[in-house]
Amino acid sequence: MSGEDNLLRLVEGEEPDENGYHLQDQVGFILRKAHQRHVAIFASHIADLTPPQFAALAKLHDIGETSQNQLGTLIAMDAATVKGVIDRLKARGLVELSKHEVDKRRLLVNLTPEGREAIERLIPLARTITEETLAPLTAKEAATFLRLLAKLA
Amino acid sequence: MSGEDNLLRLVEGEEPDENGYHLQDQVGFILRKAHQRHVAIFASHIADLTPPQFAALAKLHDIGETSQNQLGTLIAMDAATVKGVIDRLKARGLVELSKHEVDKRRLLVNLTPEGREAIERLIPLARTITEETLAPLTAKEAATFLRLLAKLA
DNA sequence: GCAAATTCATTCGTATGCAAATGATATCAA
DNA sequence: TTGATATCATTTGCATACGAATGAATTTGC
Repeated sequence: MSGEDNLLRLVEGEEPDENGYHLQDQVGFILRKAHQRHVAIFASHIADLTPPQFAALAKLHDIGETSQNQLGTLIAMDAATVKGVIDRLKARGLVELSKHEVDKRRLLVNLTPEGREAIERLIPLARTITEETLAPLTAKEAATFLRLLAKLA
Repeated sequence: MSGEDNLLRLVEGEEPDENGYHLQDQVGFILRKAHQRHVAIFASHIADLTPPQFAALAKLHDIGETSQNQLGTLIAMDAATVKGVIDRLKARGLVELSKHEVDKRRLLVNLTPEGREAIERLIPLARTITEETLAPLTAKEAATFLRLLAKLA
């Protein structure tokens, strides 16, 4: 691979190196950027909660009290990650913890009244965030995208 | 009430029945899961490098020596993040740093011979990773998905 | 009924990822 | 020229994210 070849290709307007590896075309790299953009949009609408924290509250609102471990499974977080998220929500008074009466291994998590108020107030904003994230696509494209994305996830 | 119906309503901007908010239908949540899956696939093929580290090496291989800041822009990392990534690559002898002769603010980053050997050895694996990540989709679906994902990122 | 395997939670270590503040240098504009 | 701005890099603090190790409790298999 000589610089002379690259110069020639440049002058002739050809693609440099057909076998070249282009990071910006790789699904992983674009996926990472799309996720970054979504997180930024999320933060611009909901400043006092992160997406994982929101996910935990939303899921608790949906299903009610559950164990920390089960919650982690439902929101796709491993045990170490979910513990940190729940710890921070607990410190802010949005969730409360209790011990499972029968299975002493389990730590039950539930919304506090403040947590319930917060998530119900924020859900409309979450719909806005979804809309803004998908805004570069037409409605039809968005439907296609979500269908294919779900197949990948 | 199927998830598909909810997806359709979301895309069309209609309200789903009740106040039902389904986390698992939100683009941000699925995006996060798809990204997680990709990172896991990456790690199963390339154990000794993270995707951000790989991105830094691949971009340096593509464009040659550049400033730390410019590299960060090209691989979508802020200054604080790229510094950590480069520090770790430097500690492993895969990149080397030097000062810009004219602009004394800039820190130039370049591949070492070891870094070049590493990235050239790993690029074929990266193609495999991309294939495996997209495996749940047909070739046509994958092309559509990448086109729409790029519009979002 | 009991040993092995599994599950749940915690802790530690490492690695992104980003906001905000800081210092050094470079560029712009009056 | 110089004062205001902008850029580059670093540092600190906080929040995911996950592998690996550990301990406690439960379930399984025989």
